[in-house]
Amino acid sequence: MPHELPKAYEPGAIEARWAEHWVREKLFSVATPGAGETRPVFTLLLPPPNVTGRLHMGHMLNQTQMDIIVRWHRMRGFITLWLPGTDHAGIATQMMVEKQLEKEGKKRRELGREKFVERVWEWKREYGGAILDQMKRLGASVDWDREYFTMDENLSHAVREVFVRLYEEGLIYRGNYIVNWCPWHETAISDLEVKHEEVAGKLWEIRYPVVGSSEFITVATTRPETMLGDTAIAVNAKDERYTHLHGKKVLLPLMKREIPIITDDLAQPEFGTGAVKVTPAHDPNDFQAGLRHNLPQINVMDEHAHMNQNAGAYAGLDRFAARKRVLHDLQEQGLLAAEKDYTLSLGKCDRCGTVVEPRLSLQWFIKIKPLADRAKRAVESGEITIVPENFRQIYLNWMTNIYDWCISRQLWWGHRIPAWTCAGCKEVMVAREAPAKCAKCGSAQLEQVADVLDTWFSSGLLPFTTLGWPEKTRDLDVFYPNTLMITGFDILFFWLARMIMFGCHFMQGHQQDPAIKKASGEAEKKDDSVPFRHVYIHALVRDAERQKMSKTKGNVIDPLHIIERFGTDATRFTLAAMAAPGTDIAFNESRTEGYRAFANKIWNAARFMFMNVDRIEPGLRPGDGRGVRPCMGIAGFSTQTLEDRWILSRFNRVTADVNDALGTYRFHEAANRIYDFFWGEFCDWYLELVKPRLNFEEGADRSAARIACVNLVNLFDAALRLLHPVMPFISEEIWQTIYEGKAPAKSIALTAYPQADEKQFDLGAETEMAILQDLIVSVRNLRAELKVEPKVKVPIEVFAHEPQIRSMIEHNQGAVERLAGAEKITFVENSLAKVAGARGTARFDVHVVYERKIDAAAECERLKKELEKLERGMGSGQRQLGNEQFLAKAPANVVESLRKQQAELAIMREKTLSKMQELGCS
RNA sequence: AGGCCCGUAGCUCAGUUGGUCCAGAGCGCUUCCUUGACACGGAAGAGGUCGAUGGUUCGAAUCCAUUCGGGCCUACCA
Repeated sequence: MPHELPKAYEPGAIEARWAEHWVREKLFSVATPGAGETRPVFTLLLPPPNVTGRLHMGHMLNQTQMDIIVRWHRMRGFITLWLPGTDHAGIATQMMVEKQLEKEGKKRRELGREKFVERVWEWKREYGGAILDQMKRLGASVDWDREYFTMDENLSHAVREVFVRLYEEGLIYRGNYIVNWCPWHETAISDLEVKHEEVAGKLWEIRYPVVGSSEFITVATTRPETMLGDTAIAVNAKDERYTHLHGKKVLLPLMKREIPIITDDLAQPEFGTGAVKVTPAHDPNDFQAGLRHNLPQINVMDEHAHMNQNAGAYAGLDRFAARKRVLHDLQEQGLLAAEKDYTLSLGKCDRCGTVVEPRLSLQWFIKIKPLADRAKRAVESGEITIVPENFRQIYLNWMTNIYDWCISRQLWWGHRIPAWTCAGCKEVMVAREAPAKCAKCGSAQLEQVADVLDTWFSSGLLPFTTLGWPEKTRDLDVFYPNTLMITGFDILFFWLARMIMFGCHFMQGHQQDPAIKKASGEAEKKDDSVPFRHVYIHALVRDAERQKMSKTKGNVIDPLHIIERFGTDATRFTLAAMAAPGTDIAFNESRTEGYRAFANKIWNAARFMFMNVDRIEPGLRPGDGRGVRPCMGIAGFSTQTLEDRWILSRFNRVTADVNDALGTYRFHEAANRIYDFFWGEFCDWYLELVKPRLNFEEGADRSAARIACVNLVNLFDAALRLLHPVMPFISEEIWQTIYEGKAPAKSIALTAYPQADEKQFDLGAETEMAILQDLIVSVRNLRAELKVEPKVKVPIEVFAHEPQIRSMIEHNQGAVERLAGAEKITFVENSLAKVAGARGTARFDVHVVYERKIDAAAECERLKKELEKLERGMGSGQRQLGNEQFLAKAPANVVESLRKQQAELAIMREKTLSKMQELGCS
């Protein structure tokens, strides 16, 4: 084992090398298991990043968590499929290419649809893979052989199939409805793509003259320009102020059109004047009211939100210019009754920020209720579990109050709707392939509907379309339902909910291969139509000040920049260690810096190991290669010394904790356990304790050193495997180095994950070790207080409360001398409690023999503090023990441990008091 | 309008079903140490009664209510 490793760990080159190795060797490619497969299966779909995407912290967190879970499963013997791909991202990509064209002075419409789409494809081929390349560098252990793109021919075929089926089932319909319209993108967008913002606006009150009377009705509006399309005034039937006007008409100002006064619950007496203008073509509520009263729908705007010919004198004006003009004209005519400050919630396009205009237009919709009901049940019944649990409720609420989904977009880039219109009879035909002639009139003059589908339509199908649907494939039998979905809450409704709806609907009746289902630990009766069995929702990554990262704020932290400085492993570790389920992550660079130090610590521990093994047992490799095959605990570990028994026990406990934490997505707990074990136990104590065995005298018996080396290598090998899912690169590098190119597997990623062996738990060793550590720390502490020169060894006196403790300390005398800087240990027969400057616990007293007088005042101060603490503890404990209710109701083990604790506190208090007396503290 | 989350050391955060957690970690801070794995290191230490109030309980950072402060999501109120 070469130990000419650099002194400091340099992640850059090492990480790049392994990332490339993993891809080149196709280590994570999964062949479809044949019939008779009995291994468990784990399937995870990568939420497809947009082709326009660049890796940001959100991706990094998402991918880190997925990769940890995926590597963990793979190492536990699951057939593990992690499926990568990219999303065509309709609006985003079209915009990107339009901007590019703009720079060339070209416009989309001039180019024409066909040429434009070809341009987008070119762009996609050129730049669309950027984010996946970044993923490769991160070491994401996905199956690159199965990479997909949402507009691949097979996936597009599945999209058409789904559309046609839904249409045939009556779940897709087309109609004129009010939709959210983005005038900038010139397309309809779904409710979810609208962001509401509270803004300080105005509420204008306008007077409409009642026909045949000198009266006016005053209405209030935030969008006065829409009055040009008013087709009625509504008042509430119960509102007595207006009873006398029922059935009358008003003259619509500016347009000089007579419109009726209707009674409808749309008008609420408490609001404003209680009368409301009705504009069916420009407001969803008014639209509904219009249907109830058979009112005409007058659309006064075009697709750019400019006023059209229906707006009379205002035609051609932009909507906001028209608003100004309308207000001005009303004012002039004395019809503007008031202008009041008003905070309104303004809908803006999620992507461009343009104020969304509710607009009447011909669109395609999915009748969502039947799909949503089924999707709701899937979560309610526990077929799909969601972690953290609060998202479950959010999901269910949303599914309950859901509206039909507008799926058509007036874009060019995307899956074109498989519907054709007959030029002759206007018949609309939905079909899998272009029909030759009109089904109704026989005309061959057919034109495909121009609209494309909402991007989320196709991504909602991915759990089954990526596995070959609509064909009945073996992949579907094996990998559907997916095991898990890890994603952010921001696309809970956009994507997650849609996948569940589509999955449950189209995979109804599907059955996973029973043998695989059983092996994977799923109950036989579980429904297999769901797209995935578990969902983990991860948090948002914020900046160090907890602010949401955004380009406009300029506080975006570039993960690649962080990686460059600290390494991928350290960055991953940061995200894992900070990812407590349900809480956002305030990304803090200083943490990453700390975890780079951790990587360095591991690196140097490895150097230390190599240095010794090379000297003592060259060619030594871990045990019998058990690391590749599953085994409990650590094989071939000798437990002759206290530190060996102790570290083996600790390793097994940590292993149990880490496995447990990963199983419940407590990434932070897994990371922290590993960190504390590796640094705080393995490096700080174990390595220090084995050093004497390794540093044997020239010519002396080296058998103890040999055993120590074997232990060291076996332990290190196991610890690297434990670490690997979180820090794949450094663990791979050191692991490969241990085997010097003769590794039993192509990668540590293909070895077995450690499993705890209860037989290797050793409570006795842990207790003894704790006492030994206490003793050593006490002596160090005394030395510091006595200001003993670091290099000076001091004699110490020890009083052990029990013979076993004395014998344990005797056995480990060398360790105490070395680690505490003691040169001679004298065991005394009586308590040292009264000796000034002695320390003690309920197990032992220790005293450093040193001529320098301790600072009595400072010592008194310290003792006083300690006494206070002890008495506080005793006080509350005694209160409880004196409480009959407590004795009666608290569990026996709690009472027992409290008694024990109290007894120890009492001893400590006695010692402290007598010491204070001795020192003459006041 | 409805719903959700957070408020624990100077800073950033842990603390799973209430009990040995009246409390931990990292960074920062103080003192000391370049001892052949590591100064991206080692040793010792200071520092918080868990936003506030009230309640439930034998027992609460942990459950409930109210309140203050911060953040988020959903919604067709003119």
